[in-house]
Amino acid sequence: MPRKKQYEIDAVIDKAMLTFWHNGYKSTSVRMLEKEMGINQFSIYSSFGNKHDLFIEVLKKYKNYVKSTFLKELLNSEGSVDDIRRFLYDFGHSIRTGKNSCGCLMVNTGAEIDEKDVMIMHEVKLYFDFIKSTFVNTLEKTKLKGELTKDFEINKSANFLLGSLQGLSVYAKFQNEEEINDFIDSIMKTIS
Amino acid sequence: MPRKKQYEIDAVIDKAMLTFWHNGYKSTSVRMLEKEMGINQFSIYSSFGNKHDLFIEVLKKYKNYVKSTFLKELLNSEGSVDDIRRFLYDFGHSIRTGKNSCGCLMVNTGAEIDEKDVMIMHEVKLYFDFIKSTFVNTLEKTKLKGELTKDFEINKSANFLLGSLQGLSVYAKFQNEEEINDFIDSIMKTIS
DNA sequence: ATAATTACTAAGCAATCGCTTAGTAATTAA
DNA sequence: TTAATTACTAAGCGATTGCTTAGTAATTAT
Repeated sequence: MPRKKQYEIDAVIDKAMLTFWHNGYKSTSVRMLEKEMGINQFSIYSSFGNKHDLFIEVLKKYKNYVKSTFLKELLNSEGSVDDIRRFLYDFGHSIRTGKNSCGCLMVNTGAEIDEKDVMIMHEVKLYFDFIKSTFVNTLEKTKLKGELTKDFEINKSANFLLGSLQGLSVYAKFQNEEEINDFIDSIMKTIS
Repeated sequence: MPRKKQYEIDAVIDKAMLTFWHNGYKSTSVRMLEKEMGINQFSIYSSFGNKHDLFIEVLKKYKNYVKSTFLKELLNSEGSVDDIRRFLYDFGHSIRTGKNSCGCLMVNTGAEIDEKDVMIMHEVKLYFDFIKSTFVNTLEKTKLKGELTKDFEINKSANFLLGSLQGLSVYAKFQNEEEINDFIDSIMKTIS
């Protein structure tokens, strides 16, 4: 009986992701979303509830986006220090040169949103936990391969890589190509 | 002939700094500033021009604030690795436990504001350049004292410390005390 | 005292915010 | 073909945004 939707949920969340990514949560108005998503405000509210709930969906989408792009090789890695280096390199330089050179949406959100907004902060924390666990898994495989010493502290190193990645998200916005490479070099020296 | 101001410029910028720091640039309304600064909107506009110009003043104020607090010992340091460690420790844990636990205003601003706003981005970049130069100066003194090897790369290390500090600003918002200590440990291992 | 200058208060401006509502178009089971 | 259900468009809601203006209070050289 019902009428069909004239848009695909997944596709419009993608558009919303880009809009929030470029402008931040607060600066993205529903009018902008309406324009960029290509659907009427009513459709936004009937499909996603409100701006806040849509943003939560966008954060989940971003996580999957990163998994299918920057993290893809690392998630399929058999474990090697060079795979980690390549991930940092791709991520860092995409911020400098990419068309979506607005840093990491999660880092930006963590900086923008008040900690009192527990829903958003929880989603950001989940993302960071996932990033850390990816580092842990990769380092464990790398250790098994014998690329790391037996006393190598995997958990501590994964925490360091997470913090460094967060730093890279900001650093790469302001520094040049050479400085980004130097930064990544310094990071990698600690795990080799 | 003129009537006296009923407030001190410096004091109300201080109040404005705290307000912007806690809420971010965009989320801070002039009504909030009016309330927190304790002066009428007219006085804000007559003394500072507009919200944007006031924020520029606030960023300059924040730089001086950091210089007179977290950076104080480092700026007076005779050069030692431990002074750098203490700075990172104070900074990181102030984010976790301090009453101003909203991270670094410059990192937050760099994440929030579009790069098209060159005025604000310039002020943020100036701050980061200053932080780096402080690391360079401290490392040079440390090297002269013989605490670092002769082939120690000061510029590269200062860049690394800057990026790590930016990472710490985000990392300390989401991780616990032990993880912050581990992160700082990992950072310091690269320069000792 | 008076005139000139600046700082104050409070009201209000147009524009935009997130969100809703009224009315119409499309789809399909009966 | 009809009735029921959902999706659409477009207008508009009250609240808030950055900022201004009109009118008054305070200060000081003359």
